[in-house]
Amino acid sequence: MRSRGDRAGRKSAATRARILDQAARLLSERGYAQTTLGDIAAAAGLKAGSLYYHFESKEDLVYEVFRLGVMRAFDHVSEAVAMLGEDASPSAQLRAAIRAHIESLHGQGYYASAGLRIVDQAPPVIQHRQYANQRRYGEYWDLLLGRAQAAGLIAPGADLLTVRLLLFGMMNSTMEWPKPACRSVDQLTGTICRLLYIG
Amino acid sequence: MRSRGDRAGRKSAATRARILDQAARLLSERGYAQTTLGDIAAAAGLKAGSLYYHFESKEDLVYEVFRLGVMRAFDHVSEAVAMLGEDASPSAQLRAAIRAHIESLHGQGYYASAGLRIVDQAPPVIQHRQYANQRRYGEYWDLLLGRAQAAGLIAPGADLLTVRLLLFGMMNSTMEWPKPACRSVDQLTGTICRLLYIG
DNA sequence: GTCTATATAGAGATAGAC
DNA sequence: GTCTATCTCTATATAGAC
Repeated sequence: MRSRGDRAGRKSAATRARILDQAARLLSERGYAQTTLGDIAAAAGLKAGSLYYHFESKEDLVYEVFRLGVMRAFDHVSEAVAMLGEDASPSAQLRAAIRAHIESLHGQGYYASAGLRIVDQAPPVIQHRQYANQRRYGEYWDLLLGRAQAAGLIAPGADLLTVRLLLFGMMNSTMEWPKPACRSVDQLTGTICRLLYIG
Repeated sequence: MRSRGDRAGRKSAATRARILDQAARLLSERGYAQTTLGDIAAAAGLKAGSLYYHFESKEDLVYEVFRLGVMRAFDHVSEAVAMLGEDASPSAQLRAAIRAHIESLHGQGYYASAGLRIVDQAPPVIQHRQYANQRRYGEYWDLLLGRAQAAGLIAPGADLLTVRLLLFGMMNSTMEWPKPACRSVDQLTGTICRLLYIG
């Protein structure tokens, strides 16, 4: 017996997931404005009108992709850091976080790429809701960066909020590079850490 | 006496410049899709239809903003570096270039910000034409980075194309930061150079 | 050179059949 | 749950008056 408003039938859930997957991919590849509901529906094997059974509006759908994007990146990064164990060095933790963040961007079914990179293309309403989600993720990074600075890996005078945003700008931009500049996650992680003298 | 197709009357040139200025500002502030020709025209004190006397299409107008954006950044940066004199150290040159690039983004009537940052929001046709313009600017940076690497400022093994794109991603992202994170050009330059151990 | 008016197209959203 | 058909709105672009 289903409660009122229960849409969690197996088929519905699977279709919803398929829609989100395709939306994440298209948003990441083409940007917000150039991804139409028709495109998303077609990629998911549906017609445009059918999306409205699963989502109230385009904004609603896109926001869900964005939200899942940060969540997945957060999970992936914090798990990678936790796996090092409690007594890992700040530099090992930071390196692991950088690698995991880049992995999230380049893998993970495009969610992280959409939710971290193209947020500024979306209508302001979505942006602000998403910024709240990103904030928690940012605070986690601030912890890592604080430890790194205390350990002397980052110049003592450096403003950590600025450092964090610069680091994000650097990592997130890797998704927008032209093909000739494509590098593996390993190579990107290595170059970033070398550039910052981490590890 | 005017040659055929001559549109260079004083009034026409001034209006065209006003349109471009406002377009650069709006594009930089709102992004490509959310900047309509109506918005641009209104900001320039015109009606939408009037833009077509000066430009063939929206793409045409936007491309001109993009093109001018890289050009101005290039001019500003290369001039700043040249002002240091021929025998300036690689680290002084790199620092001057970083500062000037950031100045171009945050000042310069928004052109550089539009032409460097929101290119990926525009239709593919414009993007590819703009990438060609950006390439020359990139080659100039590769010279600076090559000297810096030769001088030991950048790890010997680091891939310079990657380094350049990371640096650009970092600098360009400063335009997208939320208000609480706003920093002066001096502060941004300082933090970046400290992070990279330059100077 | 700029205006008004309008043609045209595309996208989000809704209604009702199945 | 999904489809077809349609409504509505908005934006680019054009035509012709002034």
